[in-house]
Amino acid sequence: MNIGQAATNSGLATKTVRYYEEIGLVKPARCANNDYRDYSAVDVEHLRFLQRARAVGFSLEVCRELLELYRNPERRCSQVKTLVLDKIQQIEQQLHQLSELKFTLTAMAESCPGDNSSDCTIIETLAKPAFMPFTLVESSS
Amino acid sequence: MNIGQAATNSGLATKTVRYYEEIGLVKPARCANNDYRDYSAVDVEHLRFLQRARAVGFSLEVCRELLELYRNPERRCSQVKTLVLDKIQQIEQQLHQLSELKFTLTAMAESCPGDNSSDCTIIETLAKPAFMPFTLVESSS
DNA sequence: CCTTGACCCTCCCCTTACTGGAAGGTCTAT
DNA sequence: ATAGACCTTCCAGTAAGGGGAGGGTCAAGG
Repeated sequence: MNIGQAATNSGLATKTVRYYEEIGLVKPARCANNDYRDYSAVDVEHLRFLQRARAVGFSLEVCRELLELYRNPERRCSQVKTLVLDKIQQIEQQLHQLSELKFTLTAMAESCPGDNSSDCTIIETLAKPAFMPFTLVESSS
Repeated sequence: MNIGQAATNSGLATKTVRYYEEIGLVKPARCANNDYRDYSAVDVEHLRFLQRARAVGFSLEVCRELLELYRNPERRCSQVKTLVLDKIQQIEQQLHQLSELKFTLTAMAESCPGDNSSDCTIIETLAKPAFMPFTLVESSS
């Protein structure tokens, strides 16, 4: 199967499929006469696996681990679950940080009339924290 | 003031301060004899402004706009507020997407025993969506 | 006067996960 | 034969800096 068809069948872009080969995730055979990539059904299965793992937010490094576990019949279920639980924890941290940012920004917006004058409490807040009527939460990402 | 002191006073890394000059945000004078950067008090004020704007999550492109509004006495408060409200909306979208990912991952983790066997519902879910006992939410970021 | 350590300079490569494009080869149909 | 849709490799770019090489400068101590 050519790369275009493999991409369509896995829900990825052809560029992405080539990239996954470049970083060693899914290595297709090559057609002897024209050097086109030739994807097997198993290759496409792996590509689809990667597409779904990415869709639920895993980084490519973790996707690589997941794919190795997928391929490995000796895997232990607990290894997989650990990766998922780690990801959940990471998402919870992000949710927490974003909530704090939203809180800060909302307080800024509410303190600001948003009219045609040049006096702006938002600008003042960003310029001089002494003017801050609330705690400015710093993102640690 | 040398760059190290300016960085300390603004809460940024020296690398970051040089980078902000490179992309045209804060352009210091140069010391004539040794070509060292020479930051004025106003420069440092602007750097600190950027540090705070970044800390509440604005991209550097928006930071650039905010800094221009900060410098411009003709600004209208409403222009600033618009940027903040846009950012809040963007954060709400991210929160929504992360919540969905968390929901999906949590469902995956709960369906998985996490034991020493190689049978893993998580892997199966990623491999074949027919096995999915829940809706797989795709991130559109 | 010399040296040492803390600064400073520019330049280049690295990160994540791709995307876009250029230049060129191949395949299929008309 | 040729047009259009494929395919190939390679290069450059994204956001926001970080790390480090190689080299110049400055201030203090011996």
